[in-house]
Amino acid sequence: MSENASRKILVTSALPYANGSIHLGHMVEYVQSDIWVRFQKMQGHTVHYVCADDTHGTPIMLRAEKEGITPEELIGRVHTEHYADFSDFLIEFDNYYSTNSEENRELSSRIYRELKANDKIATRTIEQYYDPVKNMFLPDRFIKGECPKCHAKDQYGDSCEVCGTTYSPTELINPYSAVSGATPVRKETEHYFFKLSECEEFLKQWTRSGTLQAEAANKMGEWFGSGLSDWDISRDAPYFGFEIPDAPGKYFYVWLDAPIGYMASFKNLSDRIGLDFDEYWKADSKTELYHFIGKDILYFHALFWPATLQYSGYRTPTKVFAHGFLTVNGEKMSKSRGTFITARSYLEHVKNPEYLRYYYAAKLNGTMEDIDLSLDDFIARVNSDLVGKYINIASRTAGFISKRFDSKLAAIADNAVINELRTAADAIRTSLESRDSGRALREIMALADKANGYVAENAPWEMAKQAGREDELHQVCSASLEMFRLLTLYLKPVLPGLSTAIEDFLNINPLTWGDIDLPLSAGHIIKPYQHLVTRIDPKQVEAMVEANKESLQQQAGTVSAAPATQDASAEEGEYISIDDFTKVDLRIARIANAEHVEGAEKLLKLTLDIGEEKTRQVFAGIKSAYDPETLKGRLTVMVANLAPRKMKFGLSEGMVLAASDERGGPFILSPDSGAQAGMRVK
RNA sequence: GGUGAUGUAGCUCAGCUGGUUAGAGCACAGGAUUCAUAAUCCUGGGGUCGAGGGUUCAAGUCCCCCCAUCACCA
Repeated sequence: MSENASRKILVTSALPYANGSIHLGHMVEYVQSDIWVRFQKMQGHTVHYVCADDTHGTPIMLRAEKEGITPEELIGRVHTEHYADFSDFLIEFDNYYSTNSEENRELSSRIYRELKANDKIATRTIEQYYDPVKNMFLPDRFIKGECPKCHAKDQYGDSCEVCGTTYSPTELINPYSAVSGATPVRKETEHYFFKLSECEEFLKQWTRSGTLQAEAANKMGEWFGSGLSDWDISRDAPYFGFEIPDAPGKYFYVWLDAPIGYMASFKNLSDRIGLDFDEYWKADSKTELYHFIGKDILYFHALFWPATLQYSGYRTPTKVFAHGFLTVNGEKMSKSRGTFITARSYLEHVKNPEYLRYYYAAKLNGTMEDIDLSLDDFIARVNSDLVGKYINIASRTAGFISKRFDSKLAAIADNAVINELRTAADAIRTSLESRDSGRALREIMALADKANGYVAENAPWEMAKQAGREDELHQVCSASLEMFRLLTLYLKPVLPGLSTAIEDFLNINPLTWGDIDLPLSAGHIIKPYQHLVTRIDPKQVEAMVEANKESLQQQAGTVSAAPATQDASAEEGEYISIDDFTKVDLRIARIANAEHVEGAEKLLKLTLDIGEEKTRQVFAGIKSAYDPETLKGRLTVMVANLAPRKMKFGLSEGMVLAASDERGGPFILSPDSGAQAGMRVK
């Protein structure tokens, strides 16, 4: 693979099913692919990253029916939720679409017609269980009964959860429909098949051509060994999906149109921003196509999907990247243990998505092995690596630059540690390219250790005390910040939000890989250092686990109730009107100065700039939590129209907002980057 | 049951085609330091590399068997 030529790359993540919430298991894949996409974009390649909700099938249809809404309403609601979850985890799709779209209907039909024209479609009459009450054929998962082997009751139609045996639903003893409870009857129906058995030679060649990981290719060997059967691609009405052309009452099986959803999402994107769809999908395309998937759906992506593409005249994937499953604390995610954690619940409790992105990145290595989210290890690792090592480098040196050198950097002399950081770029890039982010982060953290060692060895705090060593101090701190810049560049695909904040702090343009050789220059002015990352409090993680236990109990207790999410605290009818709220004049304030107040136990005296001619003097009870020096230059939020109050130490002209309760505090507020002193908060 | 994978310090994991006394981070102990939200630096304790057998001058690394865990079986 050429390193320098600009590549055109299309990346997909598996389409989440529109039947449930995104959980931390899903996030492994999206984090992995997002990191890879961001990394490729930093290399200067043209990358399009698309995804969509997978919206068809019997489960969706029945779920909507149960909720008394149309399938379209259900998938619309879920789409909004899914997209919000991904956005909040900083997953940057170029398009997040739906398989229930016109583009997908057209592409699915076209592909089907091509397959048919190539004599790859057959019809066959099969016998299936039918629910005589609901008047529908039943998928295996919707038939229950007694396991033919161990005689456990109420097992699904495909396998027994008690003894693990797999069987066909017709083997169940006393089967019943999970939909109506009726005893299903066997009924004949005509189904459409994709003649996969005729694709064996092509698939053997394709799977051996470097498109799969070694482990995945081994897996394929098993499947070839037992011979390929034709693939049943039709389902009978009623079914939520696309009707098969010229086959009334027959619908495409959801797994036929789901991967075509990758194309449909890209089609929608190309129409919107003017890309050449065919350039990416024609049979002899020179562009690259990568699918990130979980190992559970390897079968679909390594057999059905390439065969479908090949025999309908499209290009096949360049590579399929499969990852393993997520365990939590070494075990399968469990609702009763509270380790079945939704993405939303993580965001509500732990808040910062980049902690999880970092941890997953540290664990992922590009293979199909399962990865474990050990919650204790998660806390320890994030706190130690991100806060203790990495951020600490800026935290311990930036202050000198702003206090002693007017925020200006020195010309950075030749420096062995910086050279080492720069030399490591190739190794890190190789690791990231091969999705071995675990290796990349080990390399990066080893470099962070070196940077901290450099600071310790040079002891800038000693230099600061000695007259005549200003140049050395300036040099050491400037060099340290250059090390910090390089580390930030390497970490940027993993920590995009933090990197942006650091780019702002360092006052530099968005970092790309090419910036490795463009160091911070002499006289460059940095902004005041503010805390960039806080530690994870183990209590946040505990609360998250507890909350996921609780939500299960709520669900189990009641029969149906309202949507399980938004209940909580709205019951106390004490509302205020919008007018009441706007009476409070909240403003962004820059802390121009902060100092101790002699004789005051709790107060700090703040001088606040809110864009008016005169600054405000405010006494804030935050002495216990903040060193005045660290507050200077920070932005926060103040109540500007609070009646001035005469206090023992002087007049207080407003108040600063801070959060606290028995869990800690006070924590003053910080606006997002971009806010300016004086802006109204509303 | 079949197939594939995994099993290395208390925890989470590296160890390429076999080669000197088996590594890292966290945790723990001692020391240093105080610039940094107790962070950082140095030193140290701790592993019969799942069990057993074999090949080899030499095996965590290859082979066999067993045990445990996980996944897949359309």
